[in-house]
Amino acid sequence: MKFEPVATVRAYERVVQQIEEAVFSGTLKPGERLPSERELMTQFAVSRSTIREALRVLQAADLIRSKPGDPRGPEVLAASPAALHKSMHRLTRADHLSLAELLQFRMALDGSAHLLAARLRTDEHLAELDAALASMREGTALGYAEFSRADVAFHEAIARAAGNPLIVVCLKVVRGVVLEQIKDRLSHAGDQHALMRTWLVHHGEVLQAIRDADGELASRLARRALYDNYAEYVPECERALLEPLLDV
Amino acid sequence: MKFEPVATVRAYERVVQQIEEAVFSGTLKPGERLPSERELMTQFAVSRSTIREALRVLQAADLIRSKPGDPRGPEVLAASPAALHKSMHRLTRADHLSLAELLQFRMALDGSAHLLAARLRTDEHLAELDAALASMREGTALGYAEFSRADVAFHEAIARAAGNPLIVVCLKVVRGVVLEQIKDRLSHAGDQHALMRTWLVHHGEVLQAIRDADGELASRLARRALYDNYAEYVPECERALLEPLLDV
DNA sequence: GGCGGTATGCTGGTCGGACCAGTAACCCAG
DNA sequence: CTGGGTTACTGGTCCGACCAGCATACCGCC
Repeated sequence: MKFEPVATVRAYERVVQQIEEAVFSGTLKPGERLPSERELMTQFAVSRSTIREALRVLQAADLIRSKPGDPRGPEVLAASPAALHKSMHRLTRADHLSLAELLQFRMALDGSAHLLAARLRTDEHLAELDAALASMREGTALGYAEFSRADVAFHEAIARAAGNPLIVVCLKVVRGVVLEQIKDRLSHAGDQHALMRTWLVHHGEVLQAIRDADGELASRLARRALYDNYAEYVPECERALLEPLLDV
Repeated sequence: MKFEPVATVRAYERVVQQIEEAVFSGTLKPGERLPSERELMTQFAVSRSTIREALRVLQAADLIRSKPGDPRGPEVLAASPAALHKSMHRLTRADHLSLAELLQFRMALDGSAHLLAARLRTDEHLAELDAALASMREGTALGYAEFSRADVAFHEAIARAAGNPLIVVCLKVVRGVVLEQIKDRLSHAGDQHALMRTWLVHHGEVLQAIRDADGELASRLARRALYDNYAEYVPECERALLEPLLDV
């Protein structure tokens, strides 16, 4: 004879579970609408507060979205990495990671991304990368903000060419956190024009390596560029964390 | 003259942001307690419903935990990858993340982890790895569950030796998600004893490479092992995603 | 004086009702 | 047939209430 441990589960959690299950099983497709809160409260036989807490949780998980005044009710959203992005962002901020650790992670993952991109890229990917590089070239004249936006687009295009949404999300998040950490020190960076030119040259080389399907070269260039650009912000004693990733 | 777009932000969201910020900035440390809901509602000057919705969101993000009846108030939790695991799990269920992509990510990151571990490992790390390998050897007799636990410990020790908590967390989460996806197909896997022996030999080789500080060998062995063990569960058309990571 | 059980004041969980600003669909006048 | 106003209903917020559970402090018993 064995007894099961009793789990006291909150009312709102059971509401979450049922709606969650309906979304995952496909009973509720993206774009469809949930009944209104007042309708849900009769279906689930709980109060509106309970329903609302459940909807808040689902909303925080990016499963639904509700707009005040919309008579059609809360909308079921398509699965997106937005929730992944959020929890990853929280984790990196809460863990008090050092800049060296963040860069180490970026070098490791970005290196692999370039390698994969060079091997797996299609003509569409190459076109996308060409376009991104072109808009970076234009951005040089339009100022650093515009240039930086195009730069991000280039990096994301590479991660996408690698064919892995997980890599895209992770790199995007970590890049954001790195920029947050050094943005106050970044602005004084001497000659922005020279900087932009340097990056432009580097990105051109990377793109050529990817076009040639030379994954190892693209990977090495990418890691080297990350190191060259950010190592100055890393305390010397921590640079040892990064160097093993250079000479591969 | 330029106007800013007005963002109508919900009251509960601002509560979330403030508490979140306090946790991230370290003002609120793990283990500490938040004021009670009734206290918070006077501090934020909003109603209890609003406070409760905010707390629900924070709870869903694994930042706090509240127990009914506890006079000390909601507890601030240590950063944990639980939320990350949850959202990744959701993405795989929604079919936005295939097994091939998960494995690709693991191969990329685990490869780098082994490389770093070989270069950066201290004697303590080696001792820890020796211990983990020993307990795997014992686990062989105790059945698959015990063996598997020791195996996980070995992998985590390597990620730790690489010196990057972000790598540790990401690999842990992805490993968990992968196991969830194939666990139903895993149990029929023929001769478990032979399987365990194979793994044991492989882990021994990896450990030796790390001891010899041969990062490239350790990395190659790790990626190869992942591929050999899991590729059978990946549809053939998707295996092309993994192969570029083998021959580096 | 020591100790166990109880009383108390708090906690979070849930409920019901109320009001408001906003939306989308409907209807009617042009 | 179109355009603008009406209306019914939405989600967001507030309030007040009750319950069960937890810690602590108190109190009466031994």
